[in-house]
Amino acid sequence: MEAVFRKSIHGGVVKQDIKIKSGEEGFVEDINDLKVGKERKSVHNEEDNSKSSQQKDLTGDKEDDQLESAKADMDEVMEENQRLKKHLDRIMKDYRNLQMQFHEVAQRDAEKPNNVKHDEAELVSLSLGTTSSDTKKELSKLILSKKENDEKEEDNLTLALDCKFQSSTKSSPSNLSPENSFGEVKDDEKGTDQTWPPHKVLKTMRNEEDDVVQQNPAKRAKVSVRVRCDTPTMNDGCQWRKYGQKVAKGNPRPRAYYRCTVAPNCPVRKQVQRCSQDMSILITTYEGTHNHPLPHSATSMAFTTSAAASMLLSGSSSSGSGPTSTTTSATTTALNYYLSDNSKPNPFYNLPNSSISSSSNSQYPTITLDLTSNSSSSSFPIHHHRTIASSNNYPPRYNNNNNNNNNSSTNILNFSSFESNHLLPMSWSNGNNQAYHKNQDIHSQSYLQNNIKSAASAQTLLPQDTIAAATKAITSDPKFQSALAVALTSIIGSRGGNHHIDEKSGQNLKVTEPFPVLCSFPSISPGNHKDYTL
DNA sequence: CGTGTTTGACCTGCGC
DNA sequence: GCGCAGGTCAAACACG
Repeated sequence: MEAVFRKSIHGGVVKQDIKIKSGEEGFVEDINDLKVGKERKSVHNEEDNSKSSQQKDLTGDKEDDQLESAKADMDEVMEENQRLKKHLDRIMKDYRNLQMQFHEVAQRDAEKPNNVKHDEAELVSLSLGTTSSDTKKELSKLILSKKENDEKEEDNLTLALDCKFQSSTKSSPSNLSPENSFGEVKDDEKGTDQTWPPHKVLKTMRNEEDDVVQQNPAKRAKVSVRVRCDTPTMNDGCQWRKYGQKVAKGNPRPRAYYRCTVAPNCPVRKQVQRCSQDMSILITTYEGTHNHPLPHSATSMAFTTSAAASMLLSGSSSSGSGPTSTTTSATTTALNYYLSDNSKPNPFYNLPNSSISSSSNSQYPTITLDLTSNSSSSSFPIHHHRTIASSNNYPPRYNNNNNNNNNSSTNILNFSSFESNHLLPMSWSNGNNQAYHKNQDIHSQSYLQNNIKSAASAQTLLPQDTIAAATKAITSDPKFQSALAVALTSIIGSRGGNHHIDEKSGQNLKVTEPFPVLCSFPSISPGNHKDYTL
């Protein structure tokens, strides 16, 4: 914002496009803008006064009135601005608190890297809302403090795909987290001093998950990521073991099944499949919640998917889908990160959530992160509209659930932030460029820094009402705040091993600026993937 | 030898 | 009950 203002001043062009509408929530870019407006107005008045003293007498009262009304308007706007600033300040505080707490927990866990398996209390899970350890208590406190500020149920900052579900279905606090579930298995193992065959453990896990699903099947989210990728898989930072491959109907390319192997009992699985319509598109579907500390390179993906899933879950839980058909109703949400092309990142959130479909196949709500779309339009308006139509505004090119959206209700939130020409420093691919992989964090860091820096200047591309709409969306929707906070976590969390909030970036992220919505991508590390044939 | 992949068999849920 | 499709298992195999 400030950058825009200064640029305007020094460039000799003072453009005052601020439209003040009563009752409209929006940012006044800078109070100085208003001052400039005042000055300009007074200069204008002087010119007028020099022309005619009679007119001066006649119009003097009018101008005084106008000035008075303008002042009143400006006061109102300034008050509103201050209020919004405070609101954003609070959001940023909450976010930073969470970030600090998370890093404390991560550091604590890093000090005891070999004890992960011994005590669940030492586990650092991405699941919030767990209470069986000090760590979890801290996180719960954070959640509670956040709840005090916002709506209690909807603001539960979810870092796990099914965190809400867990907290809502498990009655005992000690059973809130997946690690607790697996802790029961461990206890059994301890009690009987018996080593279970892997398949028995897996079956136990599956049974528990099945129980969970049976209790609340609609609350288990899948996050599907579509990305253009020439290589067989994309590296998301986690370690995966392939446990199966199947040719799905309607797609000649086989679907591969992977299980997370970072922790022995991690329930997270993913499916990888080529899009049948476009073989260059790789579709990765994640399911479950990691019950172990994630490698730094994997946190971005985890946070991103968690954000998407939490958005999905909050949307599906709060918005009544209304009467559905007799078949199983499912919620499919698409979250697009539009990239104009590979070299020019143009990240956008496109959130048509709550797209209700009547697919009987889709047992779980699915959110799709579409990273493949070439944004055809150069300027994406920020708008929040709701369409209830027979056709989707966002027709997924591929749908895991084979949805036939006959009756769909779609909420679309396009949240465009900026356009920049920085090279896209990320790749989902798992290619053989080891050097590139090693430098991935550095690239990501510079990319994010550049994007944050360029966010201010990019504001010139956005109409004021667009900014106002985005601001309104941020400040008025606690769910969006929550999801945004998680997304921001993924952004900053991916910044090249810097586990603390960068003061510099903190300055760049002034509360007077709209949030630069960045697309966060996992750092590519030399993972354990091999090339698979899909 | 340990780890990960391959692949046919098996299990399960769902629709008819 | 049957067939189909998706998902998983586990023995065999490959690789470093």
